Amino acid sequence: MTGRTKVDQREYLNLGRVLTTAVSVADEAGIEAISMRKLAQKLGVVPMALYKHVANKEQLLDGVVDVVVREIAPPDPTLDWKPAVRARILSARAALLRHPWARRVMESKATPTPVVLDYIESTIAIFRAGGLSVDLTHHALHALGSRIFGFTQELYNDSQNAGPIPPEAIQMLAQTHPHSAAVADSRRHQQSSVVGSGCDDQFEFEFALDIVLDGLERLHRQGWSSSAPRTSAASG
Amino acid sequence: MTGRTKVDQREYLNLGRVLTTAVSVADEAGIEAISMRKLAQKLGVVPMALYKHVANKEQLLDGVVDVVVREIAPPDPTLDWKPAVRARILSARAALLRHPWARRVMESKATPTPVVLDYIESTIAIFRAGGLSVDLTHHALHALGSRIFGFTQELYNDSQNAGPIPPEAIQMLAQTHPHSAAVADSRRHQQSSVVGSGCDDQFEFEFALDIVLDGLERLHRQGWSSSAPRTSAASG
DNA sequence: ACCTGAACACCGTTCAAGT
DNA sequence: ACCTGAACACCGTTCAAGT
Repeated sequence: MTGRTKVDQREYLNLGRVLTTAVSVADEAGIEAISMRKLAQKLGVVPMALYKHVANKEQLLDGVVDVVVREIAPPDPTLDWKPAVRARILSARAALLRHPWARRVMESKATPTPVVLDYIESTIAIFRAGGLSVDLTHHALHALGSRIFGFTQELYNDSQNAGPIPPEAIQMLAQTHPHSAAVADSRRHQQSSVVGSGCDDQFEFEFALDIVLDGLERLHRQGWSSSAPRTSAASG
Repeated sequence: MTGRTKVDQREYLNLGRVLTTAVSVADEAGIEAISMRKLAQKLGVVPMALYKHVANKEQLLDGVVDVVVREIAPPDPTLDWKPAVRARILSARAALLRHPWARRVMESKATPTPVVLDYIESTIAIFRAGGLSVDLTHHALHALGSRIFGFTQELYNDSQNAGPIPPEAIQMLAQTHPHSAAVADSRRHQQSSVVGSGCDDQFEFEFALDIVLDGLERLHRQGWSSSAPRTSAASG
C-alpha cells in the first residue's frame, strides 16, 4: 500500500523514457557518458531498475539507435530513384549530425534491429521501383555500404571539435609530409561554405555520394549484370 | 647484483616484443583480449611493467596499428596512378583481412601516427605523380576515405563468422522484408568464387572501388575543378 | 512475489611502500 | 633510484538477502 505514494512522487519508469533520456545524455556528454550506472543515476533510479526495461546494455543501445534511425525522413515517392536515394541518404546524414555518437554505436552492432531493417527495406524499395534489377540493387547496396546510413567514410571522423588546421601545423607537416600538407592546405582556399571546419564536409559527402550514384546510374543504363563478362565496373 | 640472474631467466622486455605479442594475441583471440592486464600476463610480467614501454593503452594500440600498416606493400612505381592506387588499396585490404580487429582500433583513433601519415603521404604521391591536381587529389581522398586503408564499408562488417544466410532465414525475412530477402537471396546465385561467405566480398570490394576510381579518372580527364560551376560530380 | 544492495569479476591507471 | 603490489575509481551483471 505504501508503494502507491511512488506514483505521486515520480512517474513510473518506462522504456521510452529510458531511451530518450539515454539519447539526450549522449547528445550532451558523448557516448561514454552512457553507462548503466550513470544513466540510472540520471533517471533517479537504482542501476538494477533499468534491467526491468532492457535485458542488458546491448539491448539498450539497440533501442537508442532505433530512436535515431526513426528520425530519418521517409522516401519521397514523387522522385526518381536517384534523387530519392540521394535525399534519403542526406536525411540520414542530417540525423547523424544531430547525434554524432550514433555512428559508433551502430558500427558496434552485428545484426540490424527490426527498425533498421525497415529502413534498409524501404531504401531497397526505392531502387527496385526505379527499375534497377535485383542483381544491380544488390551490388549498389554493397557499393554504397554504410553510406546508406549517412555515415561519412573519412580517414578521421573525430576531428569534429577541431576547426581548420592552423597554418603553423601545416608548415610543420610540410617538412616531413609535403604532399599531405599541400592537400590539407588546399582546404583553406575553398571559402565556399566553411563554417567551423576547414573543409566543406557537406560538399565532400555529396561529391563522394554522387560519384557512386552516377556510377550506378551508368551501369543501370548499360543493363550491366554481374554475370556478364567482367570489364572495369563503371567504365564505358 | 641479484638482478643479473633475470637476464639469464628471461629476455628483457622491449617495445617490439610487446607489440608483436599484442598483435598475435588479437589475431588469435580478438581485440577484446588485449587488455593491459591480460597482455602482461601473456608476457609473464606484472601489468605495470608495460608502462615502461608505453605511456598508456592508447599508445599501445597506436603501436599495434603501426605493425599492421607496415605490412601494406609499398606503391609500384611502374604502374599508372589508377592501377597503382588500386593495387595499394587491395594490399591494405589484404593486411586487414589478416588482422580483422585492426579496423576497429584504427577507427577509434582521432589522429594518425607518423607511420600512418607515411602511408597517406605515399598514397597521395601516387595521385600527384599521375598528374592529378592538388584540388582533385584532395577530393579523391575524401571520396575514397577510409577505403584508402582497405576498410570495407559494408552495412554490417562483423558477419565474418557466419557463412551464407540459411534459406529458412531468408524465407522468414521475406515475410516482413521482401525486398531485403530478394537482395540477400541474389547472393546465392553467384557461385563465382564463394568460399565461406554467401557473398563474394572481394568482388564487391573491387566493384565499389572501381566505381570510385573510374569516377575520379573521368573527372581528371575532364579537367574537373571544385571551383568550376557545379554540375553533377561525376556525370558527363 | 517483488525489489535492490552488496558482491563479483573485470578494467586502466595512480601512488606509495618496499627493496 | 628503481620496481611493484595494493588501491582507486570505474564498469556490466549476478545473486541472495530483505521486505
